[in-house]
Amino acid sequence: MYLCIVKLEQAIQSSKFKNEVHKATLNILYTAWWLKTIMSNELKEFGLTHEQYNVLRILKGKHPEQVCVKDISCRMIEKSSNVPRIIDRLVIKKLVKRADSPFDKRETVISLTQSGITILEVTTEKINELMETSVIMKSQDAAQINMLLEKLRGTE
Amino acid sequence: MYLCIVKLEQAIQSSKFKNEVHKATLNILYTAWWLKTIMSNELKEFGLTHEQYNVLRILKGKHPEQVCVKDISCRMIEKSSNVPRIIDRLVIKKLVKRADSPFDKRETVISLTQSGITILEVTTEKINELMETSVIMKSQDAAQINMLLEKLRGTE
DNA sequence: AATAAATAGGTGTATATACATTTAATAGTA
DNA sequence: TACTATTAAATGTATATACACCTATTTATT
Repeated sequence: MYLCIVKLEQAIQSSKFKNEVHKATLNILYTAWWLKTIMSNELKEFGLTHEQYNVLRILKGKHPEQVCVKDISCRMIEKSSNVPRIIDRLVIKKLVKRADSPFDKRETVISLTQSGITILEVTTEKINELMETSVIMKSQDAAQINMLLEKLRGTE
Repeated sequence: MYLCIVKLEQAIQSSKFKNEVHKATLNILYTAWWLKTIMSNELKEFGLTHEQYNVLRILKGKHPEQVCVKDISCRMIEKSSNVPRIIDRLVIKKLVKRADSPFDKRETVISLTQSGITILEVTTEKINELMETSVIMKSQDAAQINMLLEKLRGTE
């Protein structure tokens, strides 16, 4: 696959954009795919998918607290992720464990196992290194991107 | 679903970012999901998925030429899309047709049907309207985003 | 020409997305 | 209290992603 391609025009073999805004939407979609792909390549050797990693990260943020499925869902980057099934796979790999909530019997609460913590430390280290080397972005540029993306999603 | 949420911190219920660059990567991933979601909502009433729409757009760009599966694949925003199966669904809906290539018997060439052209005109109109109203971006900001995203993917 | 290597497209499988439905439990209301 | 509405999680289905593998055909090499 062609992950070294820089220009959008080359990446999607097209230069017919309606305008700069149209090009920007395609560029955002392509860059997100590019980011997910390079991250997934790194996670692959640990048998983790990008989404499983996202769930583990969310659990880490609350550790050693248990987190219910709903709270994990609303912290996911992709809101329509089907969290119960992602957890199924993490349970099989013994990276997280399910338990009944003592407060609300409808809830299932999830927490990291020791293996989950360990794999997360190693993979996070790897992902951070990857970001250092593959994502060329000065802090100021990143802040600019953050501002522009939040502006474009705004509806006020 | 909470598509009106603007700030990333609210969207993913977290404000623990390693740095601005880390936040920017999450912001790009979230914005891509947000864009795909609002576009898919619009396409749904025509029974099209975002990826099917992408294939139709690529065919439109070459129409009335026929395009082989490989050429469609390398023009897709998400490179790992399984194009033969997306085409399967478009064929069932009679929006595209398959034919054997006269030059290379390994190739299948795809082209839009009249219904394909019609549905594409209507949906593109809808998507353009949506972009006008939902994506708040001045041409200059868009150009800035394009520059920054291409810079961050760069490896030279 | 015969064989090997490369290529195009299709197929199989595991995982994920998007969305609807189901079940159990809780909260709210007459 | 009884009934209704809401909520949490799980489950079912169609589509898509990611990746491996297969088959037919073409290209390259000997």
